[in-house]
Amino acid sequence: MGIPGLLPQLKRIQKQVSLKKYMYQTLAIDGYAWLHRASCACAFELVMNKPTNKYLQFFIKRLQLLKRLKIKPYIVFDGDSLFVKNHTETRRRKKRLENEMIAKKLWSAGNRYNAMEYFQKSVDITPEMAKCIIDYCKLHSIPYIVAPFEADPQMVYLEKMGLIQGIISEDSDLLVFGCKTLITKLNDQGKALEISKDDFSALPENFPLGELSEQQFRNLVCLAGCDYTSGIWKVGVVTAMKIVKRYSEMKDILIQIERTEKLCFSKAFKQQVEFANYAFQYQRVFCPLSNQITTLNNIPKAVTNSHAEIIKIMKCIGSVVERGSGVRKDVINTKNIDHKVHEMIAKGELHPVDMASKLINRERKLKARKLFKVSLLGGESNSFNKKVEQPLVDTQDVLSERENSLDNKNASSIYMTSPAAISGTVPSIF
DNA sequence: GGCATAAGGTACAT
DNA sequence: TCTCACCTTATGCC
Repeated sequence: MGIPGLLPQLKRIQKQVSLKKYMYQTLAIDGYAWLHRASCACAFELVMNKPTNKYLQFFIKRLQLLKRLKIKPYIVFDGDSLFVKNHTETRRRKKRLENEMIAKKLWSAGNRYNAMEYFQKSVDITPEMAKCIIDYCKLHSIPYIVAPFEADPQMVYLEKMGLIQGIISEDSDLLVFGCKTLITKLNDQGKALEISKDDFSALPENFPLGELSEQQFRNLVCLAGCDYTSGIWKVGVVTAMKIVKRYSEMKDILIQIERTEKLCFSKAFKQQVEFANYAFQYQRVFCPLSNQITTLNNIPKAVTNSHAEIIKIMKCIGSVVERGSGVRKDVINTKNIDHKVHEMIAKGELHPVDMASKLINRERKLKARKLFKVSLLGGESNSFNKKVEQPLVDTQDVLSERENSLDNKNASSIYMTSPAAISGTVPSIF
């Protein structure tokens, strides 16, 4: 995940800060990163499909910290996975399943201590878990958004639009997407490390990131390896820096590498680099001001004139639902996108992967299933209908313990965003 | 000696 | 059916 070895190179410009610095400001939060950290504490329940409120409590604890510091959170969740990342996703899924099998074997053999380790490695963070957090956010008027695809470009878009003043995440990819202020290593005391893009120029000579253009930076991470490319064997960020400083064009870099015998790259690499460049620049995001799907950066006019290139771009930035047909495809013209469907995905009402079914809170789903089983096992003859039709109090009763300490009135006044107060143009493909 | 890569510990909560 | 691990240290290569 991210760019291996990049953050250590940026140590010189990492500033230790207290989040107090951001008082009265809004910070984006990578929702899946927090979910993932929280999942350690309830790995067994998550894998075995048992109800748990621990991951929600992790969020509540952290949100309370932000509230004490008078910082407005804006939680951003991942949506669907990108076509260009499919190979990494399938690999991860396979690994998770392997770990799950080991965990269950150890568990049934009575080796519960060791089983837990594998349960933690086999946890799958799902949109249904995100929905559990979303229900809490709704209850407390905390702004949130489900990105159409990755949370990273979505958060950078929010920053670009002036809706947030910094991004809390551990992912170094954000810098490649163009994040200005990255806040990492946040602890329970509100201390964190801040990395500002403006400080790149202060980096030492062996890693002069400030001297690179954005394109050169993208080339660097493609060579060293990122979420979209496998990288080149024996090339880390430092070697990649030397290469991009020497040849500014990727095609020259690849020609040189092919000439030397020391380095080599796979057939797929060239295409990975092309895809990565598109995904880093033009990935689809949702604009909460216009309530429409757009792209992180505008696709330049010169590019849109080339039909072949625009087709390729569409493949890399994520397919969307077409207006009228309701079919999911690579829609070129923004006007032909079903923005209403995507608005419902952004609000967590529709499932971000199938883009059709209703997204249901994990805990609510499990509760409904349990009630269903109880009725099947011979409760009262009409108990099923009676129980299922009742509104299920999901997060609310799960939360009851901590709830009292949160002041609802204040929450809603602090957390409301005012889109009218934000000016700026909304980029679109055409 | 600098760099890339592999391996092992820790995370989370109570 | 449906989405993320990270950091430090050790080792080995050029």
